[in-house]
Amino acid sequence: MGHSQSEKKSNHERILRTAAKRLREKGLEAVAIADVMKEVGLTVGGFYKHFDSRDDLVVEALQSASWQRSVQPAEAGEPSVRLAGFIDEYLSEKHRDRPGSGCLIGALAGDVARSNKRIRALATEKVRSALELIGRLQPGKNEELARKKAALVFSALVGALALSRAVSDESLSKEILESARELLKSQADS
Amino acid sequence: MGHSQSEKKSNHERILRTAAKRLREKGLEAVAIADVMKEVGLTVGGFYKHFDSRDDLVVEALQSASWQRSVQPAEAGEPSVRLAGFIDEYLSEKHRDRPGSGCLIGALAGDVARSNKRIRALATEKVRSALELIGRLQPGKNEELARKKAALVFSALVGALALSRAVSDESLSKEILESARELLKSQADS
DNA sequence: TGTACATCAGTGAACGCGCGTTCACTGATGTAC
DNA sequence: TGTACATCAGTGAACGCGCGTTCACTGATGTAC
Repeated sequence: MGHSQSEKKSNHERILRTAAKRLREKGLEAVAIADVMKEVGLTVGGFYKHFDSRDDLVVEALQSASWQRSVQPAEAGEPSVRLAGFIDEYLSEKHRDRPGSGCLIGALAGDVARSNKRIRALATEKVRSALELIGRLQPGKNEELARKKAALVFSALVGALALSRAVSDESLSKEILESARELLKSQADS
Repeated sequence: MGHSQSEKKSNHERILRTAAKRLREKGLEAVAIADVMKEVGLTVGGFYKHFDSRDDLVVEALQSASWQRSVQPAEAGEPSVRLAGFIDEYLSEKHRDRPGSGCLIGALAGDVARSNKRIRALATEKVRSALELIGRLQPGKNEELARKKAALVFSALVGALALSRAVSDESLSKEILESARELLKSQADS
């Protein structure tokens, strides 16, 4: 049971990563400290050498996780093409089926609405950066319209993802993803 | 402590209504039986004369609640006008601030995704009827496009509502609602 | 370079609390006579 | 219409379990000499 400084740092990061994944999968309330520590290969007690409370873990885990994770637009190319690619990735079955490595906001927006100020403030910044990112992918136009479109696009992405995950009928789930994908992309051009 | 049949029936319904409201406000996991019973004016023990388990309460409460509740389109008028009115209501600040009397899916989509089969099956039907209702409000066009548009519109409604509730900055919250409202309505015409 | 010692990451049992569920009990309802 | 009695909605204490947090302890790390 060593405790070298580098080992502590690495454990800290592993706890954060594991928690961030589990939070996205199970929600902000349903993740137990003992489970996270076990998955990391440690035991409960040690947790408090890293964090003062469960709440701190949640906040740090959310902070450390980018809102997009595996889902993000390509870095080069025409904006409208990059936006289309982003939409395709966001509304893919893979993203739907892997919340643990997916969009933070998409997985937790509902939970965040019922959370405390710290978490909501944190989520607010994540939403802001999402909107800015999508706004930058809006082809030309005036900035105001780009902002509005970004809000609509992100809303539709988050909503379609949530609905596709909530619904238990696979074909309805796919239909929602496909419809949103297709119409969002066709609107992105205009 | 009487127990007339009519009293039992009325208590049963009050438990359901109270639970349905609290579930929308606090999520599927965070509602305690004792609290619901207290709000109804009864005590814990009596709960099990009405339901076999907490799970049954949740299922019955969700079943008994319509997905729209206070948010629903007018019953007469031009379809496109009714759709615009529905969008305005759904994305109103009032709806945002009163999840307890608002859209079931909008409040619980995230939770449902992590729930058991019974609840997901139930939510699936609610989503289906929402899509059908919105589809019927799509002006003419072919049926396939109406279905697709309905999926996009409902996704955007659910997503924008969730984001506006999650964000703690009032102006950003309003911006999301307004942007989605404006662009969704302008699209509804085309 | 080697040795003694303080530090502190990690352990795992124990505690307290909230909550779902159970249970013996109460007393009004409503039925049988 | 009145009376005895069975039913059962509702009571509230108690139980069990999960989980966040605490605590005394361990032993490798890393520092002081």
